Amino acid sequence: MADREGGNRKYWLMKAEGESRIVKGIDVAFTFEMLEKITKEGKMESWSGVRNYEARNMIRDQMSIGDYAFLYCSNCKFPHIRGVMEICSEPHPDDSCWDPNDPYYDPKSTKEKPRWYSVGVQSRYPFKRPVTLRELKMHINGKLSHMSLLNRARLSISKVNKDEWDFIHQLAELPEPSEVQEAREKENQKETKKRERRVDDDGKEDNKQKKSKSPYIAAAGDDDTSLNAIKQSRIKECNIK
DNA sequence: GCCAACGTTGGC
DNA sequence: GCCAACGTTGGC
Repeated sequence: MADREGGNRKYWLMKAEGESRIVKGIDVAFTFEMLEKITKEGKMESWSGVRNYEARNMIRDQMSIGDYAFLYCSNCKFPHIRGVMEICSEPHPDDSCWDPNDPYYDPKSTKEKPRWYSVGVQSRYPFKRPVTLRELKMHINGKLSHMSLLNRARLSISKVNKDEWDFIHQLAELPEPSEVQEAREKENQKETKKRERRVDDDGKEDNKQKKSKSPYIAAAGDDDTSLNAIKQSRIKECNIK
């Protein structure tokens, strides 16, 4: 792919749920680690399930191959940006809406008149450290005062301008602000206590709780088993060299 | 688990 | 095309 740095590359922020949530028997969580695995296998992820018109319009009318996007992790203890991915297919009708078993099935979208659109994505690089929403909000009166994520909290796809893009990269290179770090440690302690209490209640060790917890993502979804079980159907072969 | 914010639906 | 009712998102 031609390097589009400094050219007409556009920048985006795309939200995915970090914590397991079962819809119609399917876990809708999707993490950067899952995308890295898919990418390593030479495949791409179809970014399906966007069911909001404004977000749809951005995908359908503005996204193009070579654009970059932050993968934002929502619905978890510490919502955050974990890394960067690249748009690697042209926008196309989202085929998840024709499948009655899909969590995002929409009978009103037809093949003749598709209502929803999707693009293929691959991971490019993780941040040196995750940048939390809490940290981004510290700049709401400064460099990030126009950022859609902060002003239009419910939009699942949003544009990021080049200044914001660069600024957030700079944040990721610096140590995490102590304020944010402390808040996360406090949250972790709470979690640990909860777990201990559960063990006490059971009267014995609960082995099911041994899963290592990321401070950012409170639930599973990043191990092989769940990845295979959950995502196989949505992974597309990647035809990019 | 709660609930504020806000997007969508549908009656008129 | 207004707007009340309803449904969803997502941070906390």
